[in-house]
Amino acid sequence: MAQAIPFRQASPLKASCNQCSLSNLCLPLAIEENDLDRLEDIVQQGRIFNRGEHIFDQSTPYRSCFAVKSGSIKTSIITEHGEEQVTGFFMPGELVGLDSIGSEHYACTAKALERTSVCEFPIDRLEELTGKLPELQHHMYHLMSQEIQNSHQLAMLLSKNTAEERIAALLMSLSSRFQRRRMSPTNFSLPMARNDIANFLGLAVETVSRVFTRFQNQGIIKARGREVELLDIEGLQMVSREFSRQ
Amino acid sequence: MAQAIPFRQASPLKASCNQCSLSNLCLPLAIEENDLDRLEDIVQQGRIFNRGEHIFDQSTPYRSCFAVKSGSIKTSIITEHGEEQVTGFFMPGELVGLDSIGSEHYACTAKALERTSVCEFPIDRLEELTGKLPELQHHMYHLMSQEIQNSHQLAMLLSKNTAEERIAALLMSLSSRFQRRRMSPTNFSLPMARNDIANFLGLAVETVSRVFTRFQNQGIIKARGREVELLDIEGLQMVSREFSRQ
DNA sequence: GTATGTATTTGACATGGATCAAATCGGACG
DNA sequence: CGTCCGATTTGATCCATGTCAAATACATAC
Repeated sequence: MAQAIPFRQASPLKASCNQCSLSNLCLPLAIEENDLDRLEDIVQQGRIFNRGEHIFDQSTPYRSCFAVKSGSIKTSIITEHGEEQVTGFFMPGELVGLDSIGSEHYACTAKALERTSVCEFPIDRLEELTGKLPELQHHMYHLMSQEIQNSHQLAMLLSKNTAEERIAALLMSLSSRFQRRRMSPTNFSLPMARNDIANFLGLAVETVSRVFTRFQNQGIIKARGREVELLDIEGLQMVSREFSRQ
Repeated sequence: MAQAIPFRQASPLKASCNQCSLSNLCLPLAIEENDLDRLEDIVQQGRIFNRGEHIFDQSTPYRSCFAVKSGSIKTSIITEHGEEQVTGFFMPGELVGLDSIGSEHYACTAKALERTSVCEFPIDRLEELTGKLPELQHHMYHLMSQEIQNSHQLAMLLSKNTAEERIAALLMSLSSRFQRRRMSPTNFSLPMARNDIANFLGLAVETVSRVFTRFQNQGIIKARGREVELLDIEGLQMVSREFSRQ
């Protein structure tokens, strides 16, 4: 009764990285065809999360990192005082939880922004495997490096750029990430609320809203709600200066 | 200014991690006594850099990461437009260059803040070794995780905290790092200029200067030039709320 | 010691974005 | 189809911090 919802799901016991459409983005990227089943051996087909559900939070004992399979995730740090800092948005093929390896608990909270499915990689088994597959180990190092770089770019954005520059940069980043996933780079729907954007970029919601309308008046974008169309990529590029995510 | 840490230099050809006073902070931390020579086999006793010299910059092909042996290092990103964002300060036992693994070139520029000596770990040999020593691999993952966390904390600081909070947080962070190195947590000399502090914390130099004098007037610290004495750690703690590095 | 350049401090003033307040939109649900 | 509640937008005002300017302290070389 409770599980009447039809959902195209692979075998619940074992994921098939071979078949996965994200194999050119996700961990399989670093693995030779014939070693792929060793990754499949350790990956667990994760649950499906509804919008707003937590994949984990800062009180969860650290056990795994997660690859987004579909949907999207936001991560944030929440202080004892209840303040939140959004630290990232994750799209299909991206790995969540790299900031917590070796810690007792997760260093952040991960929340599904929409209906989202994930693959789970138990960290002890993953470490074991990376010890055996040098290319996979190298890829993990590389991913974590990039995570550090991204975060430095964010720090830079927060400390040196105006509200307009920050928002333009975020839009450009999303655009290129959509493109890499074979979706339109100019026409997409934001997975996150204005509030999350504001928090991520260190701005007030009102400011985000104002900048969106300003961009719209200037003919750089068209936005109604979360639907966004980038009309003038050049112009955005110009405004944003730079900000990369992968 | 007196060098805080006395030089004790091993044979120039081969480093002796065994003898190193930092072995409880640096990579040897993760290695069993009898595997230590395998680390010694790959580590290169690095040059000694004078204040202001570059260990590497963003045009240097990526080859190694570096452990600070004595002195201190600042890392920063420099954009095409010449803007600089200081991304971190590194003290003895800490590893520099983790943000670049898998990249063609270093992702940042590293500069000696004072007379500084380093140990160099060629990345290909280090990866090889971590493939054989699971604890070392785990430690590398952990270090990189922490680097991500630090950077997220910095982003948080930059986007949510006032100038006073940021500076108090930095002072607290330095204090605890000095303490871990068996130096006074209340009485130390800042390795970096006001300018670097300002840049790191996303503030104007003038603001940093003003906050220092304000803290001094409130009796929280005593500062003349780079010499700092923390008079009221409780008070600082109160102001800073939180910020951790390691 | 003196000179020179750089780092730091201090003061006066301007401003981008926060905050407060309120209107409007939009979506979930009975 | 209307109700309700959160999300978004818009407007008015304020303030922390940036910017500009100038004085002072400090370090290094001669």
